[in-house]
Amino acid sequence: MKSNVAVATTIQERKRKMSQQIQEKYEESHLYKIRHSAAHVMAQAVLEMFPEAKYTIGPPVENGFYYDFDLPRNLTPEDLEKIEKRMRQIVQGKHEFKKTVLSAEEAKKIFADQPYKIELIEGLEQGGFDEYGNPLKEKPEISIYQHDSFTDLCRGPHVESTKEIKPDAFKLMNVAGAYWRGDENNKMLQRIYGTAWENAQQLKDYLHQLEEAKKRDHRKLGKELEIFIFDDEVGPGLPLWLPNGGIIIEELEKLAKEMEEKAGYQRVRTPVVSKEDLFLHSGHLPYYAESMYPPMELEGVKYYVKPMNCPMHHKIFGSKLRSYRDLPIRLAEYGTCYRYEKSGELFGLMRVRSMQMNDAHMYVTEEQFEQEFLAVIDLYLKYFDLFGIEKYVMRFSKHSKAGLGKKYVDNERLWNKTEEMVRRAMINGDVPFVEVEDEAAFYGPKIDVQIWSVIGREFSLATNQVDFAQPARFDLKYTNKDGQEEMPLCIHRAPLSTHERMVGFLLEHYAGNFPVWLSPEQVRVIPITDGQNEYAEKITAQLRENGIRCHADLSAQRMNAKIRSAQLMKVPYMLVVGDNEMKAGQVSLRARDGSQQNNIPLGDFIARARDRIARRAAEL
RNA sequence: GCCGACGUAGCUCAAUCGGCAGAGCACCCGCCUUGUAAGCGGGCGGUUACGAGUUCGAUUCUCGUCGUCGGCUCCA
Repeated sequence: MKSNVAVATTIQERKRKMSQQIQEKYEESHLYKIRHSAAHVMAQAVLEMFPEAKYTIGPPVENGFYYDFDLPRNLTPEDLEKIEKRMRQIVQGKHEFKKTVLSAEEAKKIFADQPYKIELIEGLEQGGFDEYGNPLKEKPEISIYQHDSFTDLCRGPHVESTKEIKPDAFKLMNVAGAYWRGDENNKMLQRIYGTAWENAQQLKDYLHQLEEAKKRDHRKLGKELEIFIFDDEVGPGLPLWLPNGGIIIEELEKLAKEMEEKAGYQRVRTPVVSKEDLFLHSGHLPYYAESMYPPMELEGVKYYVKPMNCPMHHKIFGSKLRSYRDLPIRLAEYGTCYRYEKSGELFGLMRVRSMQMNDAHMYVTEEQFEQEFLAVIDLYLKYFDLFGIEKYVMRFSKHSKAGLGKKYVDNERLWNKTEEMVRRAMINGDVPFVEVEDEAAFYGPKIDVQIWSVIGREFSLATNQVDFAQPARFDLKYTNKDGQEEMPLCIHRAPLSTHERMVGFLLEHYAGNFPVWLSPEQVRVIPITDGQNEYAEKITAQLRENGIRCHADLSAQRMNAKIRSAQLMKVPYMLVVGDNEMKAGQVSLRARDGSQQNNIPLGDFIARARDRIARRAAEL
């Protein structure tokens, strides 16, 4: 504990580097002011269109801004065009932004017919809450900003005048529903999203970047590369893995098994359904029922499809007497789980209803916890290194006091204790992380690894969770040195996420250009004329003999067309064989990146491919 | 689940004002024997997501259901 203070400082510095600094820098930037000001201009245009509109909040966000309105009717795409047009007129008026600090009373007078603003003012007045409803430490000053005919409750900052918002450097993107204060029990407002930049070129670049991102969207690539499909009759969120997807999954499992075997895991297998009793016992039903498929009833007994593997693994741990000498016990399973995610939450492979988790549960003594927890983090980092994943944030998800007994098991002492254990482990391991309230699992705190899909949506990829609740509920125990019974802690972990989310993420991460070891088809042999078909088949057989996934393209197409189709399927190696190659027992290699190496002995190519596959190398 | 948009051949997309549903690719059949991203010709392919309604007539207009997408909420 004594050295933690020094380490914590380092961590804090790194943390700030990772996110806070970026955040603070953005908030002070000119771009931030432009976006914030553009939001005000948009609100003015909307209020001119709907004088009876109630306006709420309109902050800058990454790449732009939004503003939420309570309007008499739904906005149409045509409305957006009109609003955008009016905004261009307004900004060209070169109106100054003027700040005025005033009392709550004065502010309430100004916004007398704006109930949302009144609510915001009251929040500020009580020193309690900011515009998102989050608690504030200090009582903030109340200020308004005015430009042209528009006045908004706002703490700023803004640009000097609307002339800094270039009429050709912003664009309204879309309308979406959003709950007031983000609470689904509140009224749904209409949110207009816009993007704004310093100049027209930046806007153009951003829009181009969006187009590019669409090309590597895993839903598009998954279809093009024949990885997976969804079928209406099978159901939403239930992917069907095509042969190519099946291969990727097999490779990921092979990787996981290798790594886990080295790390001392044991593999188990458990059923997909179980009696209701198990989930009552585990505590899932009181806390998690909403996300579970409803039960099926047979001969008077209710059965549930499992949303998680943990209760089954706990049963295995509890199936015999355990000694402290046996711990840690690490039970691993690529378990198939089903969760009834709400229809609007589904998102390609990234958010599905059937999933195969890279799951494991380790049962540890309190003394073993830190080392074991860090060993898991270390495993993550090994995987990320292998995949070249660099953009992620480790998020330490904690409970909230208000959620105790509702979202979280009601034992504040253990929450605080285990959260401190996680924090200490991360600090001692010198792993950078950010802390977030009210994001924990119902049974304990966790470290989530946050990543972003190519269109910018945030997901938890891997997860490393502490569970102090279920071991108690299942009465799990081991015998310690003194012959007394003690309860182990449980660590849930899924460094390779689920197959679904992992493959979805990797598709986007690699833009479909999987490294050789993950590529469904590693080699395509392309005979130039049908005179080399037999040779092509011979080569194919030989490659397969060497454990290389390979097909020969014997279609009646031109070589150029064959190359094109292999290229479109992002096959890493194309072996072009004509008469010359056939006579010499050679191949001409064209790699996916367009590079060429002509007339190389087949054995040389096999050695190269085998090397890349064995090392799971990134390079071709 | 909520707000909004969308749903045409296996895929990508057309179809003017409500007037016989079309193209490219893919697939099948031929011809061509070819050197690093599409050779040529022909053929097959549709209850316009599904179900109602309005109309002489609906891919087109209205309503409902299902699904997808953009967000919100929620999450591996």
